[in-house]
Amino acid sequence: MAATKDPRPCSIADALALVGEKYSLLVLREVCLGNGRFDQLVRNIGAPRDILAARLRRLVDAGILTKRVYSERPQRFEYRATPAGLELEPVLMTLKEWGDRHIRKGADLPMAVEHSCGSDLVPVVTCQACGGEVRHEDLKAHPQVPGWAVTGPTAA
Amino acid sequence: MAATKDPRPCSIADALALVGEKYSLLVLREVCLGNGRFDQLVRNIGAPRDILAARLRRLVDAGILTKRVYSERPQRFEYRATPAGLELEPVLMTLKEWGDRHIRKGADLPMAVEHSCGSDLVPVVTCQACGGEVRHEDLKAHPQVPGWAVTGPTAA
DNA sequence: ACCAGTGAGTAGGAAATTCAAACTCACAAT
DNA sequence: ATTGTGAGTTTGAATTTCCTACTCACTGGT
Repeated sequence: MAATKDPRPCSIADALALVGEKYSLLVLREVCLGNGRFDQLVRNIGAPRDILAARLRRLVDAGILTKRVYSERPQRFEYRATPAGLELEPVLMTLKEWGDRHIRKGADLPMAVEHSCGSDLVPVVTCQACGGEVRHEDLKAHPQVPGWAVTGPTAA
Repeated sequence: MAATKDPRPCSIADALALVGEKYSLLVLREVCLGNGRFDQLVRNIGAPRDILAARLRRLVDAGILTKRVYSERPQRFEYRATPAGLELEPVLMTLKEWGDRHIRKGADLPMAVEHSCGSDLVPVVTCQACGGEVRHEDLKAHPQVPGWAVTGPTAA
């Protein structure tokens, strides 16, 4: 019997349980930028070393990063993103875009990302089927699990 | 003088500082689904009531949610997403897609989202300029702040 | 040989956060 | 008069985080 006080089953919650802890997505940011060494991560993220070590273990266990040796004698390591990790980069880019617009409000942006087409990347989340931009008003949720109805989209 | 041990200035970090705490994005999920009442949030998210109260205060202060009265006598409230909050929904959808693929591996998905075009939503992050899908290999980062070079994209 | 430096962590203890359960307060319904 | 509901707050224990220092293995300079 399922305990009646479990939270809603949800892939967003699942994803956040893996990568939603403090620093985890920043680790992925740095690794995607090519800064995969422990001391670089400590400096660039500002995380305590022990916490960072724990996050790295977790991300490697989850198959999001791999730890590879880049120097035997002295033994030195580097973390890299697996394909699953790289597929989180669009999430990071979308989050960056949101932060650029809503927190920094378009001024003094600390980082630009260039797309291979030559222009500055402005990520847009679209529907694979129709190509249209994904906007709240165009979405309707259908829970597949009994007992988890939604009351219907609303906005402020 | 800037302390030389600050972490990398970054809109991703800024965004996560606002919405990256445990439960915050799940609050937004529920609010976007139309479940904006305190006890609904407690049940659907599984968060402790005191923590939820703190997160709600923070999200309202940040301009991501608003608190509105839906009943005077007895006074009762409901949280709703502001436009800035709604613009985070694409991030949630992208995260959901990642979780569907990499954690639930496509089986027994607990929620489907229908796009207004009629098909099940599969969110794809694209470049606004060229319309192409955003993939790691096509991105090049350009830090705008001295001292924050990157070593160049790499993968496992 | 000796000393300083680097990379990748681990150890220890104080400080901050989270958690679960109980409690409050205002009102409504029976 | 008692029970119930929504929206929190309070309390004290359990868990995490944070900071500083330390280790270990090696390299490079003098």
